[in-house]
Amino acid sequence: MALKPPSYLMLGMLRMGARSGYAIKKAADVSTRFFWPTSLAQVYPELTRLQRRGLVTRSEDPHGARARSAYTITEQGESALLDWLRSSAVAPLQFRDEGVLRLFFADALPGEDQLALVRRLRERARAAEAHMRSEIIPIAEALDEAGTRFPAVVASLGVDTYAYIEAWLARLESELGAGQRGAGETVERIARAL
Amino acid sequence: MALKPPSYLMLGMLRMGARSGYAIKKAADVSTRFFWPTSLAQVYPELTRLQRRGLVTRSEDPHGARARSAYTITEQGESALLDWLRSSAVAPLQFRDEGVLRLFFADALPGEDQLALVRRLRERARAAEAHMRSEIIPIAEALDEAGTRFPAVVASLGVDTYAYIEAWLARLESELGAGQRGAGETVERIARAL
DNA sequence: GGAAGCATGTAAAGTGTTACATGATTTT
DNA sequence: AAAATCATGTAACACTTTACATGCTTCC
Repeated sequence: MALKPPSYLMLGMLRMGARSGYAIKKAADVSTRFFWPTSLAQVYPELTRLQRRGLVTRSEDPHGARARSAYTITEQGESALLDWLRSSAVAPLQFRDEGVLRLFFADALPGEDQLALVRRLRERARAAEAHMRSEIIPIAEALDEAGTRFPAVVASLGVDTYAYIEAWLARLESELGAGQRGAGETVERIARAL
Repeated sequence: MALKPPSYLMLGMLRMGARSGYAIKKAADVSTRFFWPTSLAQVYPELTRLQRRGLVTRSEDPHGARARSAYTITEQGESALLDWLRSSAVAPLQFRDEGVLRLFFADALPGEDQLALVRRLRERARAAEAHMRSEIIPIAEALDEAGTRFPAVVASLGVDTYAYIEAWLARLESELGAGQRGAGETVERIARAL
């Protein structure tokens, strides 16, 4: 069976210097979390599978009386990772977001509740941007200075995109707040203004 | 047990005029697909669950010899939908995308392959934008003229966001293509230019 | 000494996708 | 007459999350 994105996440993190399952999870929480969240309950069984396939090796690495497994990516693992990075098939761009789904059905609400919903979504985008800026960007920049540049590229893309969405929603909010105009007009006005 | 987003998708689509499970799936494919994809194998059992809870009613609506079930949203269903739309808890903004995950690990690749990857991601953003513009926007605009405005709002947000991402990647591409500069410099240059 | 964090895992439940299966109607 | 599309569903599998369970080490 083919490897899936979570498998490559493990391989990539090991390649970047993570050694334990726990460390992989920690690293994911401050880096890939916004575009590929992971839970510990996924990490451990996946590492075992990768070991069985010979893509990683495992060794005992106890810390005092506390047991710990250290994992290393093998040559096979590294070439699997590279093949994936180079492969031409990219899954189509799509995401799943409850907030946008609500916005889609917002016609069912009276005007004031529509406005409240847009405000909430905007606040959420702002919070996501702020979190990335303070928690993720500094770590990515430190990596960048050490010669690993793409985590910073991805973090910047994320922050900039969230900022863009927040600005878009801010404009929608002021259009909605300004009173009841034709909706087509609203959308065109936002598009022109950006 | 609480209703989940897919349940509200069904309720919302019924409220907007869809009558059969098949029609809900069709409608989702040309509207919510980019931020909440659905499969038929989800639709039918979910409609049955909603019926058991009294949020929708089902009636036989055969077309010739072909069996067909017609569903209608009940008052209870409608108020469940409105409660959800009005509730203050919004799931945190996050998505899951294999393409961005690859970009994150792109340091493992030689320069030319990095460039090829960025090109692929950019092409994918362009394709998603073009698809939305030609297939989804016209339908949303027709709805808009009939007085249902938010599908058009969401479609515009999607198209504009994809366009923004494509422009961002185009700039990254030209920075990478221009030769090997410091990565921090690259990211800052893009941020300034946008 | 207690709290916080390190570290590893299992079990259960829920969610979602793909493939399978069937057959009618409409369009070319 | 064939192909496309309408229409409904089931079964198997894959994937994820949440909760449970355990116990060590480090810091205050």
